[in-house]
Amino acid sequence: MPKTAQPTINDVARVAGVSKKTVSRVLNRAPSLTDNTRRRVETAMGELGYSPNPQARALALGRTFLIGLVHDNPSAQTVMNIQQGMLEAIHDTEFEMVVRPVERGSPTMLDDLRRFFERQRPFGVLLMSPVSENPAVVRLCEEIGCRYMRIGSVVEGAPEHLVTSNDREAVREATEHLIALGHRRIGLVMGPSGFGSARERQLGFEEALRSADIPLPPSLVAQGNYLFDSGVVAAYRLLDAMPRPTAIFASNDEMAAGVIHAACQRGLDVPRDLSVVGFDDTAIAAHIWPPLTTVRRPITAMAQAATIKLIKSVARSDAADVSARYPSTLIRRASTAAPRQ
Amino acid sequence: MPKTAQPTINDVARVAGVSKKTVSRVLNRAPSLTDNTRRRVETAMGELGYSPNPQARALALGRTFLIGLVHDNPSAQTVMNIQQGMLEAIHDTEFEMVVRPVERGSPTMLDDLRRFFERQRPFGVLLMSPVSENPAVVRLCEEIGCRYMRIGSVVEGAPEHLVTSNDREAVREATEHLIALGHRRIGLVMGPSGFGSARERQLGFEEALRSADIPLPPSLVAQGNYLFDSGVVAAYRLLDAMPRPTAIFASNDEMAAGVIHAACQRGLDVPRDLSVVGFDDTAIAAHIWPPLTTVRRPITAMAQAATIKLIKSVARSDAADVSARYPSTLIRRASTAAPRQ
DNA sequence: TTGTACGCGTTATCAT
DNA sequence: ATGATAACGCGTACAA
Repeated sequence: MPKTAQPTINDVARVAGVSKKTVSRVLNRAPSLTDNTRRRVETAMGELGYSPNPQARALALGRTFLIGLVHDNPSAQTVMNIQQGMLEAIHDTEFEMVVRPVERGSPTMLDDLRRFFERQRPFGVLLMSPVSENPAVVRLCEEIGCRYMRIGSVVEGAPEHLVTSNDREAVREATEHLIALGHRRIGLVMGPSGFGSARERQLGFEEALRSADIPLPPSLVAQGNYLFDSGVVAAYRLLDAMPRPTAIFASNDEMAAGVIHAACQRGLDVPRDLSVVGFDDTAIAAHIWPPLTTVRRPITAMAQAATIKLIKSVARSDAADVSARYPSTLIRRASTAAPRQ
Repeated sequence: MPKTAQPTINDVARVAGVSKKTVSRVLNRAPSLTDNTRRRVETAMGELGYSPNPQARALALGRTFLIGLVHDNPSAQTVMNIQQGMLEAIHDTEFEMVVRPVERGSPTMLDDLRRFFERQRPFGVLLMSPVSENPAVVRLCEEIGCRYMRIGSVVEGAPEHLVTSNDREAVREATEHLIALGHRRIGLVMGPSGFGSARERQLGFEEALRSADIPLPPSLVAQGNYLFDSGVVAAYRLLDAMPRPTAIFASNDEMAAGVIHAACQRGLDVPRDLSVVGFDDTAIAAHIWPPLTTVRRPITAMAQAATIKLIKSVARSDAADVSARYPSTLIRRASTAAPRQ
């Protein structure tokens, strides 16, 4: 049974000829240490291939080295991008990522989260929109004393816990792109009510129209829920408007795919008969036909930055630049063109 | 500071008037216990709202309550489906899911995994294809003594560690669907060489053609790597064949989306000029235009079953039925039709 | 600057 | 069937 017995802190102490507390100090970068001692200990650690036992540290410290991803985001691709950013940040560290999906609107959601915090005692959590916009969840983190970072589209709340994108400006720019192409009847598929991102994108859309003195009758606004099917339904409604819109902005890519889907089923050609713009630049955007003009949000970079800040917040608190907003950019593909005369 | 101090096993022991070892026995369902004692302890646990500290258990047991998902799968949607299945399985348990992506072909992959095992000491891992088909990884699990379950398309290796789908039969059926529609020139976009799933799907395709006495010239076979772009490139090659194929089977949905993409760019109408069949029934399949005929693999259910078996394997070893194969089904959508005369 | 002794919450050993 | 006591590996007062 070569049950690879890992060396412990005691082995290192013995080999280095010091006490285990000294080894502990080296591990935790305590200031008061002779360079000589530190070297001896580090050499011993190298020889033995020592790495500290996270479980023992967790027990002693009262918290684990788990970073939780708390989300109720409906977009699979967005979740994967966030996970990728987190994993890049914790690569080669002692931290691990655990995923905690929560059910939006569930009455037990807060209790579930509280149990997660109390039992797992995670090092910290990333709160992803839309749950990141729930004040009760933020309060829970504060009360429990769990580090947290919020990722969202709305600048609201303590900036040191916030990483945001500038959805409003980005959507305004995207809408201006449609206006510049010559569109005047532009429909909007909104995100679900109560989502800060949905509101921000709606505001950006409306701002662009207002600046160009373009009216927005109710018949050109439809409600969606960020899922494909809701985009289909919304598009049918918008395409029934008389006169028909020549362009539609959908508040995320999945719904935009639904809009294209509905247009195709109506026998309309995208972009000749209808231009479509989405938001997120998820994988589907480049893969559908025609390729979707959309807004790319640097969500992976945002998640990575938020995770790094979470980890660093214990070591040093100089990672203030992380809270800068992350700009989105318009990706122009084939789903937008000038309207037919 | 109401820093919710969790009750410990000592509190329970005191309230119940027993020793903490007895409480431990109740927790671990030890056989030798009076019903009376058990009830007393359980009552005390209920009163105090006690739940055992996973970190302390981890330290004492030498392993954590983390279930690792080890994967190098290129499809985001497939990964999400697996995660969902795992999360359903560990819902309301003491287990947590941690995600470990590994880089295929990386020379450090095995070392990285070994470090993960030695440091985190996970309760067990789910090995997802294609990494689940890597014998070295399986050997590592055995050597380290880490529980594991493999999810894949190939029946190979110890069945008690295996959950598989029947890709070969499913693809044969899908190809027969094309043949029944009247297609005789059918192209194949293969998955990456070395993937068991790619081989199984290729074999199913070839079996169907052979049974129908349909030839498969090399010009109708192209290599892909399961990613969208490779589907585009492969389709260009296949569509250059003279005479042109009237149908193409792509070994997964992402590449099938690439095939449709390429066909659209060539000005071909799907399915009038070209029928396309994919595999996986990922989210993109129903969202692209035209909706993709594809094979649905019950991947979420497979992941859930594998996780349950992983957890149960410690309690009882009667979960043998889990290793049954999970049948895939053909989902007929609008991307397939009879060939034009 | 470094070492000693103890605590973290649980499981395991060996009694009784 | 149950209990006293010692691990598990690390952090931290406090002393030296």
